[in-house]
Amino acid sequence: MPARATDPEGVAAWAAVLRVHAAVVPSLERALAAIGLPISWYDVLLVLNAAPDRRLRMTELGEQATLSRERVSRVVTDLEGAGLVERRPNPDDRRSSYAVITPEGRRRLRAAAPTYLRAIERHFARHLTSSEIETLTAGLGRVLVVEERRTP
Amino acid sequence: MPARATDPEGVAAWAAVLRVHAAVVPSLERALAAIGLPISWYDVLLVLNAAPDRRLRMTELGEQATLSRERVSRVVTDLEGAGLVERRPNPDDRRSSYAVITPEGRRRLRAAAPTYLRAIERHFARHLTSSEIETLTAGLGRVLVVEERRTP
DNA sequence: CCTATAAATGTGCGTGCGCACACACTTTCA
DNA sequence: TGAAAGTGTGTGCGCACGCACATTTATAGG
Repeated sequence: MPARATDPEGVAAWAAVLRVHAAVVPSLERALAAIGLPISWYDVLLVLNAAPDRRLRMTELGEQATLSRERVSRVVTDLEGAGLVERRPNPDDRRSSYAVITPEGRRRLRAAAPTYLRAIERHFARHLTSSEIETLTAGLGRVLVVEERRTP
Repeated sequence: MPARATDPEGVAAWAAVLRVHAAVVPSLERALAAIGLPISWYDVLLVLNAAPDRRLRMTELGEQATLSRERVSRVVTDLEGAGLVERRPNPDDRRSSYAVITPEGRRRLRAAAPTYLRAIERHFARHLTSSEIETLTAGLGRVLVVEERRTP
């Protein structure tokens, strides 16, 4: 017998994820654009700020943010130009360099956070019960554990 | 008093959606690329095939597929070149034209469907219980009703 | 009936983003 | 020690995609 039938309900759930992503992301982008901060910048600053010593190597940054490794490299260059992040050489491995968030970067992040959080609340979380949010986080988290590191 | 505190759990749920999207979409793209069918093509063919008379105007196609109106226009042009879709004039409104799926388009769609469904099962639905899938579809569906038509 | 506004579509252009590849350095192994 | 293989990063190139605009046709208002 076949391994398992492809169930239409799983497809509907995936379609919902796709459509929610397509609908909500532009709303959040506009909310952050209003304060002059691209969403990729916010993402990088957020991860850096939460990292030990507020610094991370490029690869680690790519893993923790929702950005590819190549994209990280370019975004960090832009952030450097804006004075929100600095590149520092890594004394233990001269191939790599650290990205460090600057005080100015932290201020911009703190200034943007309320807007961003409020946008997520208004355009996404507001429509869900806390029970749904719990289920969703747990379920999708389980998907991530398996799928996040599959590059074949 | 403030309207409502921004809850961190909602943010975590949104982060999960972002990361699952970022992790799963490339997997599905590779699965479909193996049979020579871009995911945007599949999306358009699927929606067209399910539409009344198997045809739709460009705007409707953009609404039902996960594609912008402009992108639809270009994808349909490509699909026309491949013989999978035809443009037909709309006799009732000469501004618009219909996109109609061809028999060849239906064959390609039917040939691709099992691969696509199996990929969704393997990379996404497999990791969720049917109860989670139900909750997820219902909750995200509610988000869509409100957010899908917010262009400001 | 004629004009002003709205709607449906297509397209030039700029940007985001990933794939390959190149480069520098590190680690492994004989 | 001296290659050879592996790892971390940056970048040229091409495609996807949305914005803004142009074009054509429909509709509303006088």
